[in-house]
Amino acid sequence: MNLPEFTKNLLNWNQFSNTRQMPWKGETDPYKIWLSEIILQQTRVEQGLAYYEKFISRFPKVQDLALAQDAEVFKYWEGLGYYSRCRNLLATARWVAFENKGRFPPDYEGLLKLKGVGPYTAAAIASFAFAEPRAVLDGNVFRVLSRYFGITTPIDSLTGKKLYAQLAQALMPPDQPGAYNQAIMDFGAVVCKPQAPLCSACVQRTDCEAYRLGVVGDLPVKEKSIKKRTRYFYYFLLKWNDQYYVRQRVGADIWQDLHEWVLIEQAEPLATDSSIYRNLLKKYLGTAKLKQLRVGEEVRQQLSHQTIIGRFITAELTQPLSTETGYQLLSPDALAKLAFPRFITAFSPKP
DNA sequence: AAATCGGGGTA
DNA sequence: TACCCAGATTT
Repeated sequence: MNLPEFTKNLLNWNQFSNTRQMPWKGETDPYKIWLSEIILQQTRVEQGLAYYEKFISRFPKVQDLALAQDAEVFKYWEGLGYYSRCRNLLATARWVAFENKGRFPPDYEGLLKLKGVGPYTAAAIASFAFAEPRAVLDGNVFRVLSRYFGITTPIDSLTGKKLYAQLAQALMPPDQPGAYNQAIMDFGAVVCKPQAPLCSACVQRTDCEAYRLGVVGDLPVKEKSIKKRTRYFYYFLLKWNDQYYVRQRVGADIWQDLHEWVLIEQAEPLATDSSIYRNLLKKYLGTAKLKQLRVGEEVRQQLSHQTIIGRFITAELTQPLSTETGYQLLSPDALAKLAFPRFITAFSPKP
């Protein structure tokens, strides 16, 4: 077999030195592979692992997931982030179970049509479950190839994506696509890491262009940088009749489909004075009054594109709010079944 | 082609 | 703080 030197060394490393173990490794059930891949999108294995175990335990087959209520599945996803993945997960599970006889599409092109499944995930499922020779292109692969071949074309440019896709495909051994895809991602995660890569112990060292030139830390190249904005979220945990006001977030914004307390967003930060918050709430209250209002400390959370700064304010109402507010009253037991963003689960007083 | 979608780990 | 992580979708 006439494989590239890179591929031979990679497979050799995989066979004799790769000790990385994960529950989905070697799995051929497309459901389990699909579930693991969706969970792991832009998510570290260590972070996604517990979620995968929980999901497989509660939803062993795609039918179990398809039959579940949205709220329960979102509760399982709570805290993992990128919640559109959960919405798409449900849509795909139901399509597979109810409209495709419980079968996942058996090839790359068919998999690509599934909601939440893009080029990476389709290639991963196709190669792992169906042994289709489709090279995966994830953050690990970009990094490994960029360094080994000394490629400075930005990985987030269109020409870069084409270049890397062609290269990755050319390096893949046609008879063992799954092992190759798994190996290059493991190699990127364990040896050719973003920071402090293990170059001195790397079996590809002698052929690595970035190592030869001493530019390992400069690769891969990205052209776009993200800019952040700061938002100020003031959450009111309003109690009436031993119940609390809550709503589900809708629209094109963070935390879509998750739940939250009465929210008043501000363009600027607010001080601690309780009068400020009484005034803010006035338009929601009608004739109702606030009792035992408490203003919490300022808290903050960093997201990829936003910094959320805010406070949690608790109060009891003397009357219920108008039904036109869009918020509904729920008991603590009912609230416990709903998914909330981390900002709330981490900082909010318990209802 | 660019902008967004979370949350956590690391230097 | 900035970058990264088994990316995908929308505009």
